[in-house]
Amino acid sequence: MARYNAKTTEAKWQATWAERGVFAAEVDTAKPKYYVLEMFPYPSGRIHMGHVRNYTLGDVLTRYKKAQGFNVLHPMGWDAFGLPAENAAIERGIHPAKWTRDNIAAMKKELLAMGLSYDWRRELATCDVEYYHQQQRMFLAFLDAGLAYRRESLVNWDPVEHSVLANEQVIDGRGWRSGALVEQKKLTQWFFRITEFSDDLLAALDGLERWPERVRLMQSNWIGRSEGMKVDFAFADRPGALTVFTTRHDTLFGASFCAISPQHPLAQEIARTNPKARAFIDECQRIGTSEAALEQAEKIGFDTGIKVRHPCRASWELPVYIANFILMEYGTGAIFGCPAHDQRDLDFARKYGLAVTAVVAPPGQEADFTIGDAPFLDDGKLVNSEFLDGLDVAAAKTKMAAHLEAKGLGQRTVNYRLRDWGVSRQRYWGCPIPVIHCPACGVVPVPDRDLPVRLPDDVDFAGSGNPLSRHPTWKRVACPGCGKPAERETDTMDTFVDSSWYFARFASPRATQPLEADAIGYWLPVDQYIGGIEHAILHLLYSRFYMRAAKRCGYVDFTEPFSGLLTQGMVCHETYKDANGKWLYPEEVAFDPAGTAVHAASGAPVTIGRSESMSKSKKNVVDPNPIIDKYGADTARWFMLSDSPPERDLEWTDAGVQGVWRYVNRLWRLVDEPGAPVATVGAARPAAFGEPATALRRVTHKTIATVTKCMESFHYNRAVAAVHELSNAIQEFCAAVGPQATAADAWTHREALEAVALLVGPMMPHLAEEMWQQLGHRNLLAQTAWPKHDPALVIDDVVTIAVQVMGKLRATLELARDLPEAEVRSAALANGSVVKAIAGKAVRKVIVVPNRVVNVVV
RNA sequence: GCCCCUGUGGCGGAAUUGGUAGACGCGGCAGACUCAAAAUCUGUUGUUGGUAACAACGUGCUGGUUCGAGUCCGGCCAGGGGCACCA
Repeated sequence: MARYNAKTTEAKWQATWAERGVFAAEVDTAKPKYYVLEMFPYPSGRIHMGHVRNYTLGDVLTRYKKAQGFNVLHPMGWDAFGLPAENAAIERGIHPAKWTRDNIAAMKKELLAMGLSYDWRRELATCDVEYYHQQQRMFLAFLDAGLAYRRESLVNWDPVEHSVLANEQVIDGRGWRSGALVEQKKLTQWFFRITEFSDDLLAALDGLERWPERVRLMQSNWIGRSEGMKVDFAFADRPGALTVFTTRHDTLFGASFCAISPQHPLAQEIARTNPKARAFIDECQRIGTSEAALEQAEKIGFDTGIKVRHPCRASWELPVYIANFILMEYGTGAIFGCPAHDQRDLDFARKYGLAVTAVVAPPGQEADFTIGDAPFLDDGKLVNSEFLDGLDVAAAKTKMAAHLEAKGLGQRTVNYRLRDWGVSRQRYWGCPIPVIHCPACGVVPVPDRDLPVRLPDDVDFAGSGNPLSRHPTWKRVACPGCGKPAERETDTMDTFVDSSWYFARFASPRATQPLEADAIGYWLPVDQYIGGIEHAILHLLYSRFYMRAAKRCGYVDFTEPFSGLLTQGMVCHETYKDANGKWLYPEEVAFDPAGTAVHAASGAPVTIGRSESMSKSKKNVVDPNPIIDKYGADTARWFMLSDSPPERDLEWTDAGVQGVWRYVNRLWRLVDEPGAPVATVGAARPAAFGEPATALRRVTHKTIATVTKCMESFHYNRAVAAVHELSNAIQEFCAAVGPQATAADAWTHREALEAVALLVGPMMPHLAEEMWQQLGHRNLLAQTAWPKHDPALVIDDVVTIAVQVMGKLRATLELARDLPEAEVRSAALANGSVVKAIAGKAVRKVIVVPNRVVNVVV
């Protein structure tokens, strides 16, 4: 029996598609467009299972939409700037550019072997000078529009390496390489004014109907619009006031302290003269800059000795603490603490022996409500609050706000959690920020004629700090304004900037302006974007901002870059550790006959950890290449689609791939060695069909309907199941009709086989193409229209109705579709098992759900 | 810690969105073919009791709404993603 030869077949069709330019997309205003995009990869050197899953999903959609008659754009590129290239340079002495280019070449080869429907002519890498040249122009346009600006902010600073650390490079408060305690350092850095669009970014989420609800929710929470007040607490023994932001001004009479961020100007001022305060602030800064670290750290405070007066009772003085959990970036960097109605404030008050006064009480407990271990967070009636007593929370907020505003002590404010986007990176391998610092003229944009600002090739990674600023000559330039000696900006841009507009650049990847209007107008926005859920907030929000900024600068005329979003789950695998606690790759682990895991090389015992998303750091990665090499891309693709719905995490197991490979061969045999005659291509449709043929035709058309629906809703795993059922039905049909099949049987057989090939086409394109050819076609399946089902064959005239007694299934009835309710009812009540279950009790009620269920209530 | 999501047989999952829980596949078991193995084909496979018909139980735990809950609501538990310099 000839087995399907995946390797030669796949290479053959890949070459054919490429030669005929099947996936080359051009603007064609006569056809409806569809833009499919997967999140472009970071060129780490090898594709991993997450990529295989991501690109398979995009490829299925592309081929399906193409078969539906759309003009489909499906490009691919490389998110090529970033930290790992610099790490490679430091660790192995390879230039980041070479490392990146080599990785791109290797990964492209792997992608080509997957048979993906990309228009490779549009390939781009963000480290291409022609790409970052255009990005620099857009940066200057943003600068001109006031959307880019400089200010001071904190970075993680490694005092030994003299370099800025990414959050992931800070481990337990220490630099990952030097092990030195990380400090925080203030640097003047570039920001994009994303907060300019806070309201719009939030409001427009409602219109993103083809985005997952949870992503919209996460973004909404991230933007974090909250209505509250700025309230002034006058200093008791100095002029001025401390302005706090609160959303709970109703609880103002429960205030027992104020707290300010360690970065608050007041904290900084105190620290200049008070060494203890200085030490406390330094201690706080050791936690790092990440919000997660701050929130999880023990809540501690430092009593500054400064007192402020309560805005409603001037005689009431409250202490001011510096506290490690107050973020300078949020609100005013200062709060008032009301321990009775906030968990964090309560913890803090208990720790420092501060008063806990309940000012909101649950109904009925207004007289004697006290707080124990937990704050009271629900609505209730105000108590101990003078003019607010007796009001509910909402009414108290309104009254307090009016009171404070009338006295000039506060102001209603809308506050956002969203902060401006810091885009400066003190690194080499990124897009240079195209400005020049002149001692006389200040910040001067690089004139357009002098763009691009190219990265120098001759850089030294051996030293510490930013190689660009250490470069002996690169930054020394003449000021474009006055001609005197000046210095280039040596910060490069966050790589999120690169990925915030690449999807638009794909419309005209070689254009000499950033974005080309005609191409953008036709192709954008992206109709379906597909990528990991881990990008649900940052990348997607930055891209949404970037398009708004680009629109304001006249580059585009839309604001939302992605009309549809599919967030795929992670690909997971078991983790392995040796006796020393070191992570092991799956291929380093062997299983002995008893199923115990051992180190393949040494035989030493191995601990199996739980399954987690594949990551290099835990080494629980499976290389797709050996699988593609052995079984072919179609097998890997089908496995990715068949086992889990796209949005769910997928557990990679070696078992199963074998099964898919067997199924590939089974499908191939359906056409290569058919079990019954197959009519010739284009044979006339017979006038009548026999019993087995009608049954098969029903399955065929139901499968077409099901798979089509699944394709529209991304339920690819269900599409796979439906195709399985059709191929099972074909085998049963062949066994039933055998070699004596009639002409009508042969025609039906062909109809079913063609349906299988066409339906499988987007998922296993090489096998489908080969089947199509084997069935006698001379055109390409990749250029053939999607099949349509015959509605008459999809609806059964007999339905199975479940009969329950008190909700418990007692019988099923085969009845004619749409039988009158009375007849269904009497048929159900006449059934022996039903009678037995009723056991002579009086029937109180019979619920009949048409064509589905009867429930007898006794 | 905060925000979001997920939880169904030995395993991945399905269930027309409130109407027969376990489709389809993997794995297992039994059989056919074979000198043998692979491949292929057939049957079987939620758990418990029963030779069987059948019965009881069963969708993380717990409480509720309903004629009826995997699906809706409340409370918990476990796992995953994100937390602004990883991409």
